[in-house]
Amino acid sequence: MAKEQGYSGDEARKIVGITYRQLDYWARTELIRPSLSDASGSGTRRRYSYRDLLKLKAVKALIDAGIRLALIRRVFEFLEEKLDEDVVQVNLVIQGSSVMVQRGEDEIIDLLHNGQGVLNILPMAGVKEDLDAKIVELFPGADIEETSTEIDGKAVGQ
Amino acid sequence: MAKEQGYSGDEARKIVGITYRQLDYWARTELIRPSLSDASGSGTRRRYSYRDLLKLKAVKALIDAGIRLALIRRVFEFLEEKLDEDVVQVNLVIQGSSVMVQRGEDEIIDLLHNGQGVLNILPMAGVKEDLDAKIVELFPGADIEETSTEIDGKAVGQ
DNA sequence: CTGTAGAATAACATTGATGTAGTTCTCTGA
DNA sequence: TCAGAGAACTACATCAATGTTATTCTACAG
Repeated sequence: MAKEQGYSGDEARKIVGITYRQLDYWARTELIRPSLSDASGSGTRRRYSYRDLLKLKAVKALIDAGIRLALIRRVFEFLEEKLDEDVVQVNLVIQGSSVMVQRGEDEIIDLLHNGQGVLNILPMAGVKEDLDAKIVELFPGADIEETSTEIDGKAVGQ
Repeated sequence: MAKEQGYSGDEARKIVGITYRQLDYWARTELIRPSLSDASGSGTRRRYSYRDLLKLKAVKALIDAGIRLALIRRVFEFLEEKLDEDVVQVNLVIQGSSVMVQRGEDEIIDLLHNGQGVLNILPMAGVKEDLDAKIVELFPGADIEETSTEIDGKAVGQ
C-alpha cells in the first residue's frame, strides 16, 4: 500500500517545494483542491492524492517559469481530466488562451531534451507582422522605418 | 523619410496596443526606454524608434501570454543587442532563467505556424521525475502511488 | 509674446499573490 | 478524558503592476 491515506498539506508543500500559504491560497481559490478530503473548518485536515501532487508540481513549474496564476488557472480548468493518461509522455502546450496536450516525442522533443522546466517560445515574425500592420493602419501615409532590421546594409541606426 | 522623428508616447501606445500607464511605467522602471529621446521632466517628450516599438510589441505579446514582467525584464536585459539581426527569422526561446535566440525555421516551426503569440511548453515527464524523486527523498519507506498514471490497467482512480 | 494642447509627473486607489502572526478548532496519544 | 500538537482559519501587511485623477511643465500656433 502506497502512503496509506494520501498526503497532508504539510507533506504536500514539502514535497512540491512551495509555502503553506501558497498551498492554502490555491485550495481556497479553487486552483487545486485536495481531492481525498477537503478542509471544512479549522482543525480539519486536507488530504492530497498523488495526482494532486502532480498538478501542484506542474503549477510550481509554471510559476517558476514566470507565468501568472491567472493563466495557470485557465490551463488547469481545461486540463482537469486530460491528465489521466500516461503523464510522462505528455507536454502541455499553452498558446494564448488555448491549451493542448501534446502526446509523443515528436517535433519539439529535441528542444525539450536539454533540460526541464517550461519553454516559452515567442516567434518574432508574428510580432513584427502585427506591428507593421498596426502602423500602416494608424498612419497610412508614412512608410515603415526598417533601418534597424534590414538584412543588407548592416543595420546602422543606434 | 519614414516618420520624421520616431513616434510619440501616445502614438507608440496606440500602435502597440497598451495603455499610457504601462508605457510610462515600463519607461520609468527601465524596461523599455525611448531611445530617440527620453523624458527629462514634465512637459518634455519621449520619442520611440521603430526598434523600440518592436520590443514593446514583444513585451505585450509576452504579457498577453500570462508571463510576469519580472521574467520579461530578464529576457530583455539579455536580449538588448541580440535583436539587431533579421528579426523575422528569430524565435525567443525562454527556458527558466536562460533566454536563447533561435534562428531559422527548423524543428519547432510546424507548431509555431498555427498561430501567433507565445508558446509555453511544459514537459510533464520532468515534472513527474522531480516529484517522484522528492517523495522518495522525504519518505524513503513508502513507495510511490502511481494508480492514476499507470499505462496498462486503464487508469482507474477517481 | 502668450495661451493652450499635449505630455510627463505625482498622488492615491486597487487587485492578485503572498508573508507573518495569532487564533481556533480537531484529532490523537497518554 | 484531557492536553498538546498540528492544521486550518483570520486579520493585517506588502509588493508589483496598473487604473484614475489632477497637476505641472513645454512646445507650438496664432
